[in-house]
Amino acid sequence: MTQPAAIDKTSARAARRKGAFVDDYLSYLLARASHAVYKEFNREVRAAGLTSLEWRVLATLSDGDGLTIGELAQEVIAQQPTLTKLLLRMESTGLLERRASADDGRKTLVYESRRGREVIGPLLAASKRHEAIVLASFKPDDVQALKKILHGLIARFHSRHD
Amino acid sequence: MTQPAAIDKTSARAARRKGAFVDDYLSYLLARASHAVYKEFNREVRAAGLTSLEWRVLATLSDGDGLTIGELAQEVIAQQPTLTKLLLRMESTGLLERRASADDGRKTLVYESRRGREVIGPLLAASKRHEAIVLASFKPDDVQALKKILHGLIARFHSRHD
DNA sequence: GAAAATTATATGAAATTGCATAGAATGTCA
DNA sequence: TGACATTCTATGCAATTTCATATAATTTTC
Repeated sequence: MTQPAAIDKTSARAARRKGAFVDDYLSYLLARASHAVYKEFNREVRAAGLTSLEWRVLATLSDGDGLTIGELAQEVIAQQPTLTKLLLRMESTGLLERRASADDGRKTLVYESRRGREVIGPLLAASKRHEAIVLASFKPDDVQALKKILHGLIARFHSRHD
Repeated sequence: MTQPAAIDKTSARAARRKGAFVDDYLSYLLARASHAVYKEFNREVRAAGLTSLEWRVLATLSDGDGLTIGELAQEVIAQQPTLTKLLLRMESTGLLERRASADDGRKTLVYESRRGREVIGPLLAASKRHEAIVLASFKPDDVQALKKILHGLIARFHSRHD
């Protein structure tokens, strides 16, 4: 018998689409799902003149400000020096305010600004609309189950080995 | 009645931990879950001398190589210029091979190298062990349900609006 | 089949990030 | 209290990423 015909240009992709490691590996799946969902909304973020990280910072502050830089870094999944520098830039463009903590002189607390609220307000509304659209195509039970498991994963691994 | 006492240093965090936008927003949850799970394994990636993106590239190639740069960029969630430059660096250190496509002169196809396989092999094994440990604390049904929903999210939003 | 449009990768310059570490404030312990 | 360890943020410099665009190959259109 002869060998199978030469590999054509599509077979590599076809082969790897099945039973592939990366398609079943949890943190990959989570990251890809996050990206797939976020990708659409990212356009609105960029249209508002923000980067993804700036959007996460302002969205986080909208849930309650006065966080330290370290707390904020954990929330938005960024490294501390990255965030320190971003926050200085954002302060300089008026997107937020930084104030020294009265309790602890080492801490810098981060607050919303007028302009930050004006920028983030419409985006938060848009993100809620977008989320509703995304979730509309899934059964509510599934969505609940999904979020519950995600919270479980986050809670279980969040504080370990920091 | 007097007003409540002055806001102390923990109340901001306490306040925002409940009913917060970012704690219920799907793409946030997914990203945080991904990061929470990956964070531990990242140590092994760094110990092997790879960055996260390099790990994703090599892991993806291990599922079948000969991908174009564009395909690979989608798989590893990176922008094309970022990946083009990373691949050049990785080629120069022998972690992979790049070859022009015979079919289409515009394409550069990316392949595993001997050294790449040697580096990624133990990491793939370690990642499987890590995943098993992570999933061990969840009911198999939940895990199945989770992965199914994630695949649904990815499939539904993957190719749209690229 | 030549011109125009599209697709795929590469590249230059500017901006951002990461790593290591410095600097400053607080906490600990004898 | 003084010395030492720890915590939190800032910073310098090298490396990487991004954005816009160039370059090259292919496909489409007329």
